[in-house]
Amino acid sequence: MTRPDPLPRDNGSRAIGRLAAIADLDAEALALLDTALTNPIMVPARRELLSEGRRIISPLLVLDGWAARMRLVPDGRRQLISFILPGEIVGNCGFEAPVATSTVVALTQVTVCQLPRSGSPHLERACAISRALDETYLMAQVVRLGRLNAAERLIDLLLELYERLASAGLASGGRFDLPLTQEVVADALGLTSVHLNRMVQQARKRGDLVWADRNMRLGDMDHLRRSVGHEICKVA
Amino acid sequence: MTRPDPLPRDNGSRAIGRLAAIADLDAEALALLDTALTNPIMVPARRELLSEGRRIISPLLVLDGWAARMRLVPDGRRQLISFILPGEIVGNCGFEAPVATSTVVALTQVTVCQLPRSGSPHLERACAISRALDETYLMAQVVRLGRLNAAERLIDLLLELYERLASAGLASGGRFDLPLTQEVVADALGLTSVHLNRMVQQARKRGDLVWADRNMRLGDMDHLRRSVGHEICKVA
DNA sequence: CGGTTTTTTGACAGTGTTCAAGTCCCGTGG
DNA sequence: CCACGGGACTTGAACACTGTCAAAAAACCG
Repeated sequence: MTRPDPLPRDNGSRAIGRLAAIADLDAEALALLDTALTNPIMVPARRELLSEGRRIISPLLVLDGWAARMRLVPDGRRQLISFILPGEIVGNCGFEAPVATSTVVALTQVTVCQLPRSGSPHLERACAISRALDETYLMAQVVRLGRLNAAERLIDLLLELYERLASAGLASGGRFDLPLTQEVVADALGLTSVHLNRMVQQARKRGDLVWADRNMRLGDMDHLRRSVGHEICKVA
Repeated sequence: MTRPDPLPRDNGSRAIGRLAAIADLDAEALALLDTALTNPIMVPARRELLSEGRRIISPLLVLDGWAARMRLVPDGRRQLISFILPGEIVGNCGFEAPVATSTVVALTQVTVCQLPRSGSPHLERACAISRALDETYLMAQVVRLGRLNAAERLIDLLLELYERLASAGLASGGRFDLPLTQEVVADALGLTSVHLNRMVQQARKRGDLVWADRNMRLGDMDHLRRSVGHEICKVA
């Protein structure tokens, strides 16, 4: 018996739902997005969506799957800088002719579409808010790495991912699909996979999470939030 | 005998020079900035320029002095998220009615002015590029905290500060004014001040830096860059 | 089933923190 | 002019957290 399809494949409605959740979208914006959805692009896992130093052709809206910005350090280790989830935007720079300042890689198979080049003020505002959210996620990542210990980093990240996925309708009741290996999570948290594994086991013993089969279930989230001082982001 | 004035107080020409260095400014943009400069605002050290959760009235251009975004964690420790230097912009959100998502505090006495609300395409582009640079600095901070050890974090940060100050004409020949205590630097690097102090001493013994009297002088910068894998940021 | 990737375990080394005390520097007030 | 006080820097010893290395167990994939 195979595992049931882990990701809801719904051709972008979740992604648009997320944009609509962070900013009003009028009929014009929705029509632009619907058109864009007719040209989905499938990217296999491990392929780069954006390469550092390359020009950005067009911002991309992630319809399905997980991607991440990352940077390699000379000694071969890598740091995941931020995750990019369905409904979020890759290459959202706010000005013309930009060069990518980091590499974005598909962590799972990813479906994207080109983001309509403006025209709609509502859509532009959604992009601006999405960009501001990206920035708050980056700041949260800095605080995580700078001032939380390994156990706290894990919980804090999981809470953030839950909230971000929930805004796209991809998480509820403390549960969400987490299609990542422990090694990838470790690379995001600035830890070794060995140590991350110990933190995961510790969290399991405490009843803070159940993680099996790409499926994450968080325990008492209010309690978890308080225990790591996690705050929910809002920009507008 | 008192210490000579450590900061060039020049009423904003350095700040405008930095904006002009990252994007062309036409006569219109320069005129707008000149007008803005006539209303400088002095902010004493330790005062907040922006408070988390408060509305942002207008983006501010830093003319002189150092500020930083920071966040406090419940146990009382703090993390400096990013530094804000002359010529850089506070509250540069790219959309209307935003709420600050972090606290910005003056690390020294700071002089700011309100940034003219658009009108000039050149100025808008400069703001967009400045925003993109802010993002690359945040990403660099994530990599620093996630994948560099204490000694490397220190050198990598100093190299970044040097390059940022140099683009405003405030650093050259490996030297710049660093009006920060070791404790503040430690808070930026996710270290304790005790450990940062040990790293500073180690760097001194190696001849990597001379730091006295708010004055920083870096040793062989090409060598330092290679030793920590530091890359110089460019976005356009 | 066989090879590969991912997770798990153990012993040990190393990096960074904590706590506590001491020093240096500088501005203030007697 | 010097004593005082506070902040910043420095030092040491003990300790905690995280990394390293190596290997085994488990899960996954074709």
